[in-house]
Amino acid sequence: MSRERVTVIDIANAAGVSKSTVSLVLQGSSLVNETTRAKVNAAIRELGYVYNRGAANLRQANAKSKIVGMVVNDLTNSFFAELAVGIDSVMQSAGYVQFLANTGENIDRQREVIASMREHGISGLIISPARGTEAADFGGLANAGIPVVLAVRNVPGARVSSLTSDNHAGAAASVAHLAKLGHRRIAFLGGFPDTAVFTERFMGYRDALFDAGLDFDADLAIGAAPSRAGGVEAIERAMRLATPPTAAVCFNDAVAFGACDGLRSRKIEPGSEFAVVGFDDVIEAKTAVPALTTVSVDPQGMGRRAAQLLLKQINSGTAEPEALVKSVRLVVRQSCGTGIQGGVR
Amino acid sequence: MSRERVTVIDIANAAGVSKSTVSLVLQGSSLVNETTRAKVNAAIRELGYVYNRGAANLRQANAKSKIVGMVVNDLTNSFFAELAVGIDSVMQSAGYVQFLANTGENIDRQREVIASMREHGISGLIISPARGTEAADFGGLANAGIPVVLAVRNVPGARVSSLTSDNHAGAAASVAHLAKLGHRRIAFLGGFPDTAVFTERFMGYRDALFDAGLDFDADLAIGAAPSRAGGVEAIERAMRLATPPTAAVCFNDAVAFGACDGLRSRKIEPGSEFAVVGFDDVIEAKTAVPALTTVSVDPQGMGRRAAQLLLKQINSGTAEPEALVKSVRLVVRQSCGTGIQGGVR
DNA sequence: TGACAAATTTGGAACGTTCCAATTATCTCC
DNA sequence: GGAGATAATTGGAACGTTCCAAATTTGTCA
Repeated sequence: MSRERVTVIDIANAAGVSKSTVSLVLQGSSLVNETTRAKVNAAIRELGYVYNRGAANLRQANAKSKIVGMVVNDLTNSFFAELAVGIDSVMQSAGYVQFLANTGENIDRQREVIASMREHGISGLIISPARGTEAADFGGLANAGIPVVLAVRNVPGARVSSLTSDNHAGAAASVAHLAKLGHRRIAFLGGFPDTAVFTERFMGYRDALFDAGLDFDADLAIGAAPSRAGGVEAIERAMRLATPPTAAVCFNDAVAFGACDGLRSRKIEPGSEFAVVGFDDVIEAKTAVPALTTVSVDPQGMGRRAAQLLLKQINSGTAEPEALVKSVRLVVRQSCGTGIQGGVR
Repeated sequence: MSRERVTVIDIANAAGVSKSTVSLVLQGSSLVNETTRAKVNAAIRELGYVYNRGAANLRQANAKSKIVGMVVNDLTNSFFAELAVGIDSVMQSAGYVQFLANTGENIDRQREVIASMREHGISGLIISPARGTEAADFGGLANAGIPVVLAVRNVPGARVSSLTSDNHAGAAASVAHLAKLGHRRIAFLGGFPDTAVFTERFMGYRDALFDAGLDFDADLAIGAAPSRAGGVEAIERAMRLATPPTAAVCFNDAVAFGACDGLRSRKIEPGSEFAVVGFDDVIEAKTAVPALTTVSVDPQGMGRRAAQLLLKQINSGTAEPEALVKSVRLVVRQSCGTGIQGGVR
């Protein structure tokens, strides 16, 4: 079974040339004669040779490996799965292969996998950092000149590139839309206050309330896990208030779906009787009933863009950090209804 | 920025020992004196040394790399994302790092990524193969003695291990449960007939109809994309039949959710007025409204098991293929109602 | 045909590690 | 204090590739 490894020397012997010539063929050099090239390629097929990138990479110590790392905080969240797919598609086309690690918000795991990936010779890293990640966690990479792109979540003080979405503008657009529909009591549901993403969306919500001439009521800002279950919990709390809201801007789509579930179990129909807006535009948002009004972030597109940014940095060699903010778009569907006048039956 | 690489020789010089000693320290050998070890470790920290696994692996050509490959056909499907997370957790704990590639059912991409991973020296591969994968696609790996585990989908004739779930039993259990609730017209919705998974589930459906003394009606078997949109489409077609079904077994949860959406837009309440059963038990099944009755496959558990199987094969060296079938469990929730008598209002 | 240029091919060193056999330092015990 | 054993350390070869400078072959032209 596990036969001896076929090396470039075996090919050389079989084809009756030197290993240098074989190497030249492997690199597609134009220096080698067509007939020799054919002979060598035949031998390669014949013997089932497999190129050893590890060895190649060892020799050309200056050159970069065709490996990048990808670290995400929660792959079970389909937002990040889509992000990964976007990255994957660009990296595959560029001839890269990628390590993937899921940290599950565990900082120690994150440190370990980054270290492990470094030992394996990644030439770049895209990471959606776990909560509590510090700038120092990228110190080693930055120091070695390995470019890092922070995706989705930023880390204050880190001297690396980042690609985030315009959370402030997205939340503000949601509030503005709801206000225009006539809502005066708009809740903000879900999310943990210790992340930059939360802060940005929440600030967008507050600022837009102000711009619309509405008061901010702290009771209407209800933190909860950024999950479907968290959404159920948050809407429950909101509807038990003395004067409950008539609309909610949710931290993300999962929370929004949870809010819809919670409303239904209270016999309130989301969309017609209560307006719900999400954030992220996950794939199910379009087909859900009611279809979810949400802020479209296009995670696949974001992944592609993060990958392109990383490739640019890898190729340029200069690791000049760059901070990109991806613009965002409110997609109006059924879940926010058509206005408070028509909505209340 | 990108300073010179620190090697084991630099450490040796800094610590005043030979590179061999440093190597010994790196491997945690008990042959080295405690004080020397401390000196070396200090130098390692001091200089920011990073172990080069590529070089190490090149030397010990017999030994295996700590890298495995993971190839999935559709990472945007949360079933596979969960599978990946399960694999990841076991592999991380075992000190492995994994390549991930998403094929999107594209066979050529799949071939490319497998080849690329091989060049990078994986010591094992877990793959949920794209539609149309042939046994020959694993020939190279098998030949080189690199173990392969097929997850979720099997490939006929492939001399590699596999881990599938008991699709036949799962579908049969769903039908049996619905029959016991009094349903006589049970549809089978969604899925493409050219996969083994489809065949198994469909056969389970047919066989269980027979066991329950019900007729098989070809009109009630409606193929469609295994997605939420496919579910909407399938249920539409089903409800336009002269005598529509009162219950549906769906190819997977995505189809089931789509079916619920489709029912709602026809003002039929899934759960109370129409029974829907899914397959997979994705994470949202529990929190959806109505909570989805489905066949639990526990994709994370499946991923963990696939990873363990692969590790076993890597360590044993003998690549004796093994075919595991993971048992499966019907989780009864609200979406299948409580019986046809109470259900029809 | 001889001389020179261009095209092609080649051996050996190097990359950063591990392994082996061999060397050197340290103990132990009488 | 010295022999023998044990503990600790070490130089060099090897892994599979690429790169360099040099060697060889082929082609061109007077």
